[in-house]
This record gives sequence, structure tokens and C-alpha cells, in this order.
Amino acid sequence: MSGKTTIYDIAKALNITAATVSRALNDNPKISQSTRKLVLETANKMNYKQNKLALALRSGKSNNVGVIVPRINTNFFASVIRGIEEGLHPEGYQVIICQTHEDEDREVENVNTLLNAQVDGIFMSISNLPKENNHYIERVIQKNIPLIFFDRKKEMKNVSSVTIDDYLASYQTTQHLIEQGCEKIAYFSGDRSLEIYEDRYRGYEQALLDNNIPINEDYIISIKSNVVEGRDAVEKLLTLENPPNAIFSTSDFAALGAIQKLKERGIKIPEDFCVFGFGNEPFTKFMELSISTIDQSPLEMGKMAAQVFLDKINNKKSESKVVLLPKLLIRQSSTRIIT
Amino acid sequence: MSGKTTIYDIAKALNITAATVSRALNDNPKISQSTRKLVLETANKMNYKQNKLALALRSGKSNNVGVIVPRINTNFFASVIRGIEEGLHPEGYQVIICQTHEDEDREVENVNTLLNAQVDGIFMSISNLPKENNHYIERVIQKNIPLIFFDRKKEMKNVSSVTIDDYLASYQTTQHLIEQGCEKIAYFSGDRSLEIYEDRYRGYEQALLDNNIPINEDYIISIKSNVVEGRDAVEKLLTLENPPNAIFSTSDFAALGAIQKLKERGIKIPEDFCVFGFGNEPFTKFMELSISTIDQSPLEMGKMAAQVFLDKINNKKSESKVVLLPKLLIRQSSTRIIT
DNA sequence: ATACAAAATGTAATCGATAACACTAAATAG
DNA sequence: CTATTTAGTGTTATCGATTACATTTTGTAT
Repeated sequence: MSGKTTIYDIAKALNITAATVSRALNDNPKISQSTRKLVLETANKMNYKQNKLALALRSGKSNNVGVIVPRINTNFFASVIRGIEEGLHPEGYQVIICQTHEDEDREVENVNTLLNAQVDGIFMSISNLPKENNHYIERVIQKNIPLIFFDRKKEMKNVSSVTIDDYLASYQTTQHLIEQGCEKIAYFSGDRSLEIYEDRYRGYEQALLDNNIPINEDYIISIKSNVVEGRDAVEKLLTLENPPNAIFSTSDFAALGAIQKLKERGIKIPEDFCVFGFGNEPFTKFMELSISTIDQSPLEMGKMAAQVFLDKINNKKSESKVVLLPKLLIRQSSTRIIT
Repeated sequence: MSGKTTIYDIAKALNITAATVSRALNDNPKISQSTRKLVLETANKMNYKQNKLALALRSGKSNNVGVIVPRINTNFFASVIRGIEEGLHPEGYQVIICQTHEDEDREVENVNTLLNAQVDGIFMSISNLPKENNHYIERVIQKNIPLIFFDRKKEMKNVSSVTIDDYLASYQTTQHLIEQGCEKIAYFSGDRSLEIYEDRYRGYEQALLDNNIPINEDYIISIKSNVVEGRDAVEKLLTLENPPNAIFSTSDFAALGAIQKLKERGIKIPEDFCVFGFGNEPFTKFMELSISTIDQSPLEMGKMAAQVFLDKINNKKSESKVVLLPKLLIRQSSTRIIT
């Protein structure tokens, strides 16, 4: 009795067949009330639990979905996953999580693993820039398994996506900084071969152009999302002949690093210098000098992604491109003028 | 051609049987080099991927493990999960994540779901205090599925656990605060019906006793882990006739709330008041006034839990109780004396 | 009581991979 | 040149649940 009761065990106990047991358990109309009741009672007594694997093999649906993210221990990704989980759990789906650690090979491997596991759908925030090598993504599409990109998407046919309007977020932020009296705005960019970072850059650029501010290439620095890179970037900026008086960082962590370094140099924020982050990491709110940032509504993003998946599964829509509105959180680090 | 190649398809293509194909793919010795090569080539050409579900059904091993946590979007749990994932991925396991939202029913439900899904092991940080109702846990043990508690454990036979030495962490912290000249130490406690919170309380208590400081019941406040509760608790403490001059909070978030409120009241930290948190949330380090806290090594905890699971699976050990050492991170919020 | 419809149950195939056992063919021993 | 080993394949049952189809039982009408 290692605790594995199957419908055959129940059938044997009641001297009927497994088919009847199955029908009873599934509320099949072709069954008498008496046997149904008997089966249900016995199943309960024998502590029967349906083997989802057997079901999955037969039905071709595993009731699992996969989520592929660069890493899970950042607020953003953890929250999106939570959103997906909350959206899908009521429908009986379990979430399988894979991390790529920003590694391209790992991403390919993860996709394959999930396909082997027969997941019913894949949610993914891409880590790399699958140059021409979309092979592994094509395979998902071919197998007709719903694929939903979130945040870091890639424009493709037959693939859904849920993102925020990164262009708008960036445009509005830049506009805000200009309104605060900053015209020399440095920009910390992520890898622009990823669509979101390209969109953000375009927003920044356009806002400057619309305000007749020329683009200064010296102000544009490519960084990775961490504190140290923010510090280093500021150091570089301050050595310029004509240093900036604001930073729009596409990473909250880099924004934090920038603030640290600026303070060390005795530069006053926001009086002398404004800083704006991106992502609404929890710490941005907690700081003594709270950091202005952009909220990407990760929880809603996850829930929306779940909904897109369900719509596809239920044949309501074949493909959706959902774009959420960014929320500018204007806090102390960029507030000179109180309106 | 929806992209589902099975070994039968390969067999048919080569005019051999599925058994032979299976043997070829599994490097079975009873096969000729020529057919093996042929099969491998054909499998590759037909883009064959093994169906893990079929394998799982037959072998009884799903190669999935389940993780049950209160929530995933906090640094601690996200990091533990990351650790588990990193420890298990090389062995071919996938991680399925479930959240309880601190709800007892949800916890029971999650365990059942994971059992149905035939997971090979369950990692869990318990949300509730299964009074006498250990039924759902017993079932896991009966089915002989490795169960590993982490952090929030419950002492049980046949169940492994990975925790830090909460008693020691608490004792050392209290001792540290006393050494900093604080003898009136308030204590923010979690729910003491959970073992970890009881252990932490005992450490606090013992350290005071060992220093001949009487316990002041007014200083002991039960809180939930968030900023607001920390603020409220401080307010209460400051109305006391004899208010404390230090707080040891078992939650970083509450510690942050406390610091905010103390500053608003013009109380200087650490000169007039020391604060110590618990958990090493990222923000504690980033604050202008960095917050002293205790690191629980969540990544290592996860990796260790993974190892404990593997040891059990491989019959190396039947049950392990691993206790990691806490790391006191003494930062500005509790540093009066610089040694 | 007979015929026939309706209800309830049984039989067997299926999902995909594996493995114990059976079998064929070639290889070696005598 | 026959006997026996052995390398290589084939046959078939299995994991657990579901379901189309077949069969039995029950109920109803005449």
C-alpha cells in the first residue's frame, strides 16, 4: 500500500470494470446513480487521486505551461510570474519555471525541455537576440503551441505579446524631465538590439527633438542593469566638458548607483540634478530620496498574458498584441517644480 | 505534420520496430552500430523529441518537483527557488511553483495538485500551522515522496528540512545590540506558532537573560511583515513610560517602517536608537542609512534543499535536518561603536 | 408474453516509451 | 558439417485513464 490507488483498484474492489469507474468519476450520463455513488464513496475511502500523467498522455494536454525568464529573483519577473500563476491556476494549470541567466544556449535548451514536457503553452521574456536563429521558436509555432512574449518581445507572426508602451513611457519621462528644467538629459540604455530598449531610445530621442534639443551622443551610455554600472556611468558623465543635469536610466539599479555617486560628489538632487529610473523596483520607493521611476504593472502583465493564452486555447483569438500603459511615478528624485 | 514525431514514426520510416528505435535512442548495448546510427540520423531528420509524459507514466518518475511557498515575489522566496532550480536543473528536473498566499486551504490544495501531477519531490515553506490537521502532509510521506521543508519548517519524522539557526541569529543580534549600549530592546515578533519565530524569540530572550536584563513584555510586539506595521508598532512603543532604545525586528520591512517613523520623530539612528532587521532584503543595503540585518543565504538554502532531495532519491540518506549559519550584517542602523 | 427501446456496463484500443521474453540469423566450437 | 552460443530484432505487456463500440440488463409498450 504505497498509496497508489488506480481506477483498476476501485474496479476490482467493486467487481466492476475500470471503464465504469472512470465514467462514475467523470459524471458521465451513462451511469446509474447507485453505482456512481458507490464508486465515489469507494474512491474516497481508498484515497484515490487521478493520475494527471496518464490523463495528459491520453489527452495530449498536460495542463502545464512553461515560463522562461532571464532570472526569477528580481521583483519584476517574480511579479509577472505571480500574475501568470494567478491567472492560470483557476483554470487548472500549473506553471513550470525556467531561467536562462541571459544565456542564449540555455534559452534554446529551456524551450526544448518544455516542449518535451508537453507543456500547453510557453510564456517567455527573451534573453537574447535570436539573430537569424529563430529555429527553436519556429518549432514552437509549428507544433501549434501558444507562445506569448512578455516585456522583452520580438515581433513575429503567430506569436502573441504583452508589453507596455515603452516608447510612450520614455517619451513622457523625457518630456517630464524637460519640464523640470533639465535640458541636458543623459540616457542610460539597455541593449538596443532588444526591441524594448530600441523603443525606449526612440521615445527619448523624439521627445528631445520635439523640444528642439539636439541629441548629444556623449550623454548616451549603454549599461547593464546594476548599481555599479550606474556609478561608473556617472563618473564618466561628470568628466565631460559639458556634463548633463539629468539622467534617465532604463534601469532602477543603475539609477540608484547614479544617485549614490552624485551624492558623494556633493551634487544636490533634485535641485542640481534630476534622476529617473525604470521598473519600479521596491527600493525606489523606500529610499530617503525616493526615486522617480516607471511602473510596468508586472502583475497585470502576467495576468494579461495568462488571459491571452486562455483566449488562444479556447479559440477565441489566434494572436494578440497587448500593449499596457506605463505609469510614471514621479517622486523626489525628479521633482523640482511642485504643481 | 503538426510536428509530433514518435518512435513509431521512425520505426515505420526505417521498416523496423519501435523497440529497436527505443534501444538505439537509449544506447542499449543490444543493437548494431549501423542501425543505431541510422536511427539517430532519422530521428534527427524527423525532428524527434522524446515525450516525457509517456516516459513518466511508464517509469513512475515525472522528473518534476514542486515548490510551495507563501508567495514568490519577495526576494527571499524567489532566491530560494532559484537555488532549488539551479541545484536540480543539471539533474534534469523541472520546478513547478505553487503559491499559498498564506492560506491554509490553498496549501492543502497545492499539495494535492502536486501529488496528482506525480511530482518526484515537494519543497515547502509552510504557511500555516497545521494544528492537528497534518493529514495532507502524512499523505506525502506515505506515498514515499521526499518532502523537504525550508525556512518555515515543522519538526516531523521522515521529513527533511533546511533552515538557518534562527535561535543563534536572534541571540547574536540581541547580544550585538546590548554591546552597542542598548539595554532596552524592543522585539517585533512574527507568529510564534511557527517554529522559526518561536526559535527567534527564544534567542532574544536568552540573550537578555544571559546579560541580566529583565524581559519587558511591553517591548514585545507581534507584527506582520510590512512597512506599515513597523510604523504603527513604533508609535505604540514611543507612548510607553519607559520607551526602548533599540528594536530588533524579525522583518526587514517592519524595520524600515520603524526607521521611517523614528526619523519623523527626530530620533537619531544609531545614536539614540538602534534598529536591526531580519532577512537581508535588497533595499536594506541601498538605504542612505543602511539597515543592519541577518542574511539567511536563500540561494544556498535552495541549493542545499536540492541536494537533500537528491540524496534521498539516490538512497544516500533517508532524512536530513540541515541547519545553515546565519550571517549578521552589521550596518549603519546599529553601529555606534566602530571596532 | 414478446418485441424493442433505453439504460447500464463491459471490451478493447489508444496515448508513447520501455523491457522482459521470444525469436532469427550469423558466428564460433567441436 | 552440425551444435551451440550470441548479437540483433521482433512481440507483447505495461504504466493509468478515457472512449468508441459491443453487449447485456432493465423497462416499457403492445
